[in-house]
Amino acid sequence: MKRKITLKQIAKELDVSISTVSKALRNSVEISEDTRLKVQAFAKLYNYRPNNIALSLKNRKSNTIGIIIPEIVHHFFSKVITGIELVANKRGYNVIVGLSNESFDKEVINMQMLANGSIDGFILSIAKETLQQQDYHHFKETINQGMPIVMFDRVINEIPCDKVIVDDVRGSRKAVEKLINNGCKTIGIITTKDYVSVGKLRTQGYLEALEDHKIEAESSLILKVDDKLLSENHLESLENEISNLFETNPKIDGIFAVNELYAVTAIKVARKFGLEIPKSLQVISFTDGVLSKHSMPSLTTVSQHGQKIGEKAADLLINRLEQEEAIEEGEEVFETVVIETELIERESTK
Amino acid sequence: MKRKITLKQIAKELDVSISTVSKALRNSVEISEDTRLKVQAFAKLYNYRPNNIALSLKNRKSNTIGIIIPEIVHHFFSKVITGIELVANKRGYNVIVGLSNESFDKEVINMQMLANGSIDGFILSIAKETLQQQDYHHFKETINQGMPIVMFDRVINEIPCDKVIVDDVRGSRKAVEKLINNGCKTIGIITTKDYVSVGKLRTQGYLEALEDHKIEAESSLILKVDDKLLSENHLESLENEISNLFETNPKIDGIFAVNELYAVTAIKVARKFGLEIPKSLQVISFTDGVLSKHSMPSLTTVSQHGQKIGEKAADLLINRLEQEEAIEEGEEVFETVVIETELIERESTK
DNA sequence: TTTTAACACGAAAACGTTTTCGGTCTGCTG
DNA sequence: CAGCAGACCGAAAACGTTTTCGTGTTAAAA
Repeated sequence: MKRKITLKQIAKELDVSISTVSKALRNSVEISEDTRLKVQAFAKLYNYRPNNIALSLKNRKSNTIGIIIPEIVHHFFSKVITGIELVANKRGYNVIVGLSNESFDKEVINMQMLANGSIDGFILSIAKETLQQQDYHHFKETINQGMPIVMFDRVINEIPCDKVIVDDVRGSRKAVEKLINNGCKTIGIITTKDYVSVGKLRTQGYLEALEDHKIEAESSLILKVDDKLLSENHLESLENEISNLFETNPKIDGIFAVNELYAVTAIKVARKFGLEIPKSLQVISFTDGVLSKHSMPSLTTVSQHGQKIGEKAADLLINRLEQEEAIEEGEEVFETVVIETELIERESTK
Repeated sequence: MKRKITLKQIAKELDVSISTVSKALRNSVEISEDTRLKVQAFAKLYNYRPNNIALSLKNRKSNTIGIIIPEIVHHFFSKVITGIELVANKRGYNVIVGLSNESFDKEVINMQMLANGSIDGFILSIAKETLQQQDYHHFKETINQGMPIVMFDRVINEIPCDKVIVDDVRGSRKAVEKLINNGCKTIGIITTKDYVSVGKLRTQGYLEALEDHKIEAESSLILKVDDKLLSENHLESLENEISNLFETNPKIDGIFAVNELYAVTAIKVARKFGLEIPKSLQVISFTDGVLSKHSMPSLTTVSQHGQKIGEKAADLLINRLEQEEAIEEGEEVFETVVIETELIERESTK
């Protein structure tokens, strides 16, 4: 197994010094055209490329971004990664991915693994377990060590860092208003427990929309799904909970679900109750993924523009990284960017 | 912005040499218990962690795996990544992701960016454009430079490396046989152009199944979709092509699709033709993703076990990396692992 | 008392770069 | 002919580790 060629080897081969080779390759004026061309030709022949690791060590900069997300088998998160990767590559950065799997411990471990020189900064969305335990010391420590973080989607206000979020409240409100304007009188919501920040916000949007239209909110119409265990029977228990919702609210004619899965499951259950979509029940879901687009009927959704979120997060992070090089310790001020949601109308509403 | 603490700083602070600090932290017997404990306490206090980059440079090993895939917003690929990440982390490796976006150039660039010390080996699935152009020099070069590659799903035989594939032919054959046994007489296939290796193999499985049951294959029943442009109107043209299929084959009563999207689109189109699923038309698709599970009717699919593929690929790569350290240049022999598919029956078949 | 061995630690090289600082020529000016 | 500028190149430091080898001290053995 032959290793990649190094400056040293080229130098030896051509009987010049390492410095000369380095300079020749970077077109330094210090080097005569003769040797410059000679070196360059040789380097090209042997397909020389500078060793990234050595560069990282020298420059104390890896040009790599660390991403920590709860899971990757998820339309929204993979869209975000696509966005991050896009601008990262464009700006000369690589992307290294860690999955927390919604676990606090894995989140901490993953961050530790990466925060030792491997990366220059983090882009992350917080694990549910972390949100529940409200233990944020690992974020604070990383920031204290001078490593910038950009949080997206699931964020916490008390951490001083840039953030990219979605206007969850407004998005949800628009969705519920749409249902109201479409004639729905009894609108249910299928959401998560409150510790998931986005779930809470979307519930809030739902409540605000009702209030705006003088509709009394009823607790029986609010289903907060406990998805602590994403086990195999999760789907089944979800269906049961939704069945319950329909049984206790026979007059229900509109549903707002905070994610696609809840929405399609609701539709599935509704069918069992003999409800026709969208005639007798209209459904809107948050998150515009494959399911919304391709299930039948296709879902009216609030699109989050995951890719745009990723792009913006990457830009924020890289900007900070490169500004840090220039300015040395100006008082930092952090930005929270809100990416607008968009209501995409499809067949599940009138 | 304070940097992370280094051995040098600890050494200075404690008035010992760098070597002593290093040895103390690694519990060397050369160091007296006194200084050992002193150093360790200090290191713990300041939360010292060895710099990964420096270690990589010294050991000429980054303990990082590079993944190159065509896209990440794709159930199968993200499942594979999950699997890779799982065993990589367990075995002390990180994972760095590059997206080729099905483009040859981006594939090449991405590999060059990573192959300069950043990673120890590749796990990849080939871009469609690369398959089409049949230009594999970048794979050969990386291998020649001593960097192992493991290919999965979309592979090429002529490249000497480990491979993890799915028994596409058998899986497809089983699926089509299922349709035949369920009473289908006129079975169509919606597949890709032949340059996509897996598409070709799945088509082959379809043909073999028909032949086994003495059914004559008809070219009008074989739809090879050209998805060169994944543009916005792609879905529309897909629907048109499928409409065509139904029109020219009014007696069609079974469909085998090589991916989920083709399957659900086929169902959508079939509905327009007044066909009921699974009563008058049965559908089986390859790839068991969210769509299959949650669309209505849910799809009978050939599951590829993407996560298992990822796990296996990572194991193969890491095994090779760590064996390389031990043995120096034994004649290499490469392995091709076949992950069995599984037919998952749902509502789209009788 | 001298030799030896164990013990504790430090110097330095190495990984592959880039860059600063000198140094050695050559040819030219005064 | 002395001095000098410019052209061209090399030595060495630095990034943060680990590890080999050397060295000095002390206590035990001869």
